[in-house]
Amino acid sequence: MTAEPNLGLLCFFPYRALEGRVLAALAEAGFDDLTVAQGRIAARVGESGTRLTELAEQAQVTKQTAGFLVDQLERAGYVHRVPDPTDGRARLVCFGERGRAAVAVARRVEAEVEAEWTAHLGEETTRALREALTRLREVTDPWR
Amino acid sequence: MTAEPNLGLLCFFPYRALEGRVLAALAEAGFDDLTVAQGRIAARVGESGTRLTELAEQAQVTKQTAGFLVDQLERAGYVHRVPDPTDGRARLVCFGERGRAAVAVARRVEAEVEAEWTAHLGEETTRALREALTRLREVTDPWR
DNA sequence: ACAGTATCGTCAGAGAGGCTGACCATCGTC
DNA sequence: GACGATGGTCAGCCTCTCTGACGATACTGT
Repeated sequence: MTAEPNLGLLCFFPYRALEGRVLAALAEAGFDDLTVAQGRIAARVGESGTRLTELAEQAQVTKQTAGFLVDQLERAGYVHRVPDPTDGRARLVCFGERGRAAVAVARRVEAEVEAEWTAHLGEETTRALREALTRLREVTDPWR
Repeated sequence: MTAEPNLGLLCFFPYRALEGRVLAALAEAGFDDLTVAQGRIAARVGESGTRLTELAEQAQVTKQTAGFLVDQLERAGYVHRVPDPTDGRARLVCFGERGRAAVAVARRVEAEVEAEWTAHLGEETTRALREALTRLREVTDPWR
């Protein structure tokens, strides 16, 4: 462990750093009731709404857990559920006003952090990093 | 979210994939009582022993949580605590027989996965990826 | 030497996150 | 229309993680 870290662990540091920065910024912006787990679910809600099952699969938790977290997000006013017009069983989790506002903050911080990283690594290296990670996703992300 | 993922999220996929693979392999090799949280602590135990506080800081949990997890690792026979000869307050968490065996399995799987990734990306890209991530660590890892 | 402070670790209590199993409603298909 | 598959919920349980308080040892300055 103290030797040279493997690629997976090396990937972990930036991820954790970004997540921490985003969550801290959200808290500072008044969205201080968001937890890490809620954020991981919320981050996967699409503009046109997303099914609970899909959220669960992408976040790699059971649908029960996802439902539990969406309940909280709903109670806190970030999202709401609407019936899926194409499937009577399903409901779509959609962002509300507050959710959209939080997403805007998150997006801004993500861009900030990425700019810092680019400043540290240089334009070209960052581009290559993104390219490599995107290709690596093909074999590490079961979701597309 | 469904647009182009940010660098942090792109980093997440390989990390999660590796962690899952290692944990699955450990379970298959008979170390099926290891949990993710325990693994994250154990992964930070050095050959010559590591203090609880240090484990907690690196894993970014409180020392109470780290202590809780080390208790379990100790009960399961992976690690044991020895007094720190240089500090009467401290104790060092060290690997035992079983812990070392599990580490060996983990190392093997890490190498396997990295080989797969290298096969997918190519030697040169992988080398550049590691280089970029290592430099990125300088600004994203509070621990060296 | 000793008073004060910092650090290492533990105990106790509480809450959040996550799982398995069981279940109902609806969809899609034969 | 019967039946397996899918979307989601309810209930119960366990693990993880935190805050707060505390004892013990180390370090620092006078």
